[in-house]
Amino acid sequence: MFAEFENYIKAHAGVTNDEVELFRATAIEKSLRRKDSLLNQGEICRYKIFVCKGLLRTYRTTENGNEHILQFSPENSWTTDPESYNNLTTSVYNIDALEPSEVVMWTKKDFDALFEQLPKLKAYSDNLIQRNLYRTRDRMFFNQTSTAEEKYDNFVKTFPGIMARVPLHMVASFLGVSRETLSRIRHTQVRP
Amino acid sequence: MFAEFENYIKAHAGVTNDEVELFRATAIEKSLRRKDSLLNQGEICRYKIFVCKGLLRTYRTTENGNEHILQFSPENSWTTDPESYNNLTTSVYNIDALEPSEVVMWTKKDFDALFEQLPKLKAYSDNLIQRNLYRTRDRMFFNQTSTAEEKYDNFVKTFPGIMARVPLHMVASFLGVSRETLSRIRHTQVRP
DNA sequence: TTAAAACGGTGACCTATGTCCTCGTTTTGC
DNA sequence: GCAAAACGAGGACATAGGTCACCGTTTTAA
Repeated sequence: MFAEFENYIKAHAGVTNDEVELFRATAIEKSLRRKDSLLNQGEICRYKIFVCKGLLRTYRTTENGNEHILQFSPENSWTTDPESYNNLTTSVYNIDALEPSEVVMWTKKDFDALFEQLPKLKAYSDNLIQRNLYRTRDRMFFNQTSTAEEKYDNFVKTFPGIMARVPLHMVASFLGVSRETLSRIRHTQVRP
Repeated sequence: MFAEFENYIKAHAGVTNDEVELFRATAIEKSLRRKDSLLNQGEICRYKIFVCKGLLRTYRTTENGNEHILQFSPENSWTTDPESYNNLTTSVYNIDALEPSEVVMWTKKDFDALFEQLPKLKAYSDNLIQRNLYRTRDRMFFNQTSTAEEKYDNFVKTFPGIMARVPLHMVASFLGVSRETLSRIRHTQVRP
């Protein structure tokens, strides 16, 4: 499963064959079954996680036990709780697998060492974080100014394919609308 | 007005007296009257802005002309449109002054040069960006899971003092609630 | 100093969306 | 292969919060 990561990091961060070995040296590979968890609220998020295959989700629960999904992480994407990971604080998030998945992950100590050795990796990472911030802001604006239907349409456009891979109520949870509303919207659209 | 910045940067990023001069060399100081603008949508955001005094806001308009405030920037805080600033793309945001204000600002070219010369500045900046991301995520979660009243209470707690400095409809716009709803909430609370 | 604009409050009404429930179908895990 | 769980659809109903309209007060700018 390291192979997928290798392709990714060479293509995106300009890492050479030799340099890939540095990643391999400290990588932890892990296979997950559906519902297997990588992080539970209250724990410290010890790893930076790259998804080689499958699909993870990050969610958070309200006091009354409602789950809200903040992020889907399909193959070729990263996930972690940056706050917990960076500061070794306990996390309020949960990360688990929605499909059988394969991940590669590193501890902060090991990944920081990679940053030291590979400045271009640090630059690439900074870039990802920045982009993440833009998108999160955008999403917030969109959430505040759109109807449930616009949110749904936008989701389908922005994350093509995810819709087909996860149950409806999870998309609802991601968008912050009720399952029922989403179900109705979708059926109104069958024949517009 | 550079004095306020000097205090701030020494205290927060561990910059020495000598190093402060590097900042001064390329800083652009500017006084703003109420309603003066630093960025209009469609323009490129050329500056990283530090607010020495006063209060700025960042807002965005929907297609039907509705204004949504994304951020208040009081004294001792930074603002810019990072996306536009970093990539020289046109911005969808507007930044203007809600009070007579004083700012110090740098072009990307000049500020990047500071990063080169002062690694600790880069580290501090990375930190701010990370924190910004945590908080934006948090705010999004909160927005999705809270009632208008909870949003208002949270705002008052999170941004003490801002409430007293801006008109009600701007807080409403920040929270994504109508002015009327906020007005009612607030009056219900006079005698709880 | 004064006219115009901005602001906050409030009533009346409307509607998008949430909540609760039931039912048939599909998926899953043993 | 089968029992149990998860899922999607849809009806009935409730409601938070939006929209519109009006008014008196305060602030602003010329």
